[in-house]
Amino acid sequence: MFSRGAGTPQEASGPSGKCSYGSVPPLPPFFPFPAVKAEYEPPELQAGEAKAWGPFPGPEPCHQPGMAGGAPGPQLLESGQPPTEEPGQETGRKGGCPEANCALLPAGPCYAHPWSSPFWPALAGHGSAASRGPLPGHTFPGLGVCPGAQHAVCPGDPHQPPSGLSSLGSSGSSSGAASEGGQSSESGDEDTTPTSEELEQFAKDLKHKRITLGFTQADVGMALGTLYGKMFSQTTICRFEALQLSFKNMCKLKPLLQRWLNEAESSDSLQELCNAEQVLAQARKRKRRTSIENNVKGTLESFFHKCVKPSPQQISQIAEDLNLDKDVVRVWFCNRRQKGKRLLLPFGDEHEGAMYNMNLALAHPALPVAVSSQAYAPAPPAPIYMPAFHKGEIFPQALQPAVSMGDSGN
DNA sequence: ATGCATGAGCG
DNA sequence: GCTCATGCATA
Repeated sequence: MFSRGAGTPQEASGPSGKCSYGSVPPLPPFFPFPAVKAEYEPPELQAGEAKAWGPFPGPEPCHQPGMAGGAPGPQLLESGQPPTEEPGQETGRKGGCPEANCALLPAGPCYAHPWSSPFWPALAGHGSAASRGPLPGHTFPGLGVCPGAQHAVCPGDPHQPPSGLSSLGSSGSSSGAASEGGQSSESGDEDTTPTSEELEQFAKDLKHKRITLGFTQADVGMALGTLYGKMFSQTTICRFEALQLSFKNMCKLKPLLQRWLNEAESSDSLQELCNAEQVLAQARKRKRRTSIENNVKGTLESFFHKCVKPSPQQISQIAEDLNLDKDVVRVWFCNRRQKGKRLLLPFGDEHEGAMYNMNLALAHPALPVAVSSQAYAPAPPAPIYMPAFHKGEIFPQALQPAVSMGDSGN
């Protein structure tokens, strides 16, 4: 269904695009390059990282005209005022910024407001409450019967044929699920693609009701497994509620969650959810999670601001300079891109790429877009722009003659 | 709640 | 090798 597989136009740096990182001024402390860091402290929103990204802080990288040379003037706006970000997201999104102009458009309007949280006051509210088990007396839709909780037996075992999934989409159920907010045509769920408002409302409802019913996000994820054969993690449910998934993904999950919600609300029978918490004990072949230091992150961010998609060579260079594994750097960029995208383009597949690029382009560092209540306290990413360097030199190591290539590389 | 990682699908 | 969906691990 959503196999969009084909790369979306998204990536800012076009095909051509090798990005050229600017040469960086001396960076005393750490590495030779990213001077940026100096200013762009990684405070990076440490805490609320993601949140902060509502508006893509970084300047659009590569394809931005002028970038290489010198950078766009990001610095600009320290002052600027936040582009009016309206929940009216769609506005900007859809009509607003034709990709074509993206780089040129004034920053304001197009700040699509992704799925970032700012809009969801309600959500913010109950944030963490949900961490306990379901209230007694409630059936845990989907889990109630799970024996011993062990995956082995759970109907929801992921290994099972996720038969239901696709079909679920259309399961007519739904009903009150997304209705609290009122307008949400909850039912929109099934066959039709829900609107952003509907998703928004639904997510809000889901969270609220889930908490009310006493279920945790993990519970819900598991329940989906038992109910539909496809289990989801707490992470996914969390992201759903926070609208941090792609629009497509949201649409895909909504029917399932809606159904779960319906059942959760209606069932009176009580059943303790099977604490399938353990279901997760799986093979630990997973690579150990790398913890990147803040300053290093800041450096990476600065690079990212210059180029969202560095070439392998550049990645290697960065890795070397930062003393990181190449793969770590690669993955970091992938994740960073994904993150940016996630937050920046909410709707419309068709516009995805465009929006992303557009947003990136618009999102100049300085954009004061403080949208979210949750974040962006830290000063905007600093505007340091370094001249790009030649391909050959990838990074201005110690700042060689850092001839920034005029070639805007982009 | 979110950072880093994995893996499928794709070009 | 990338995007995307997803999840483990952790802050």
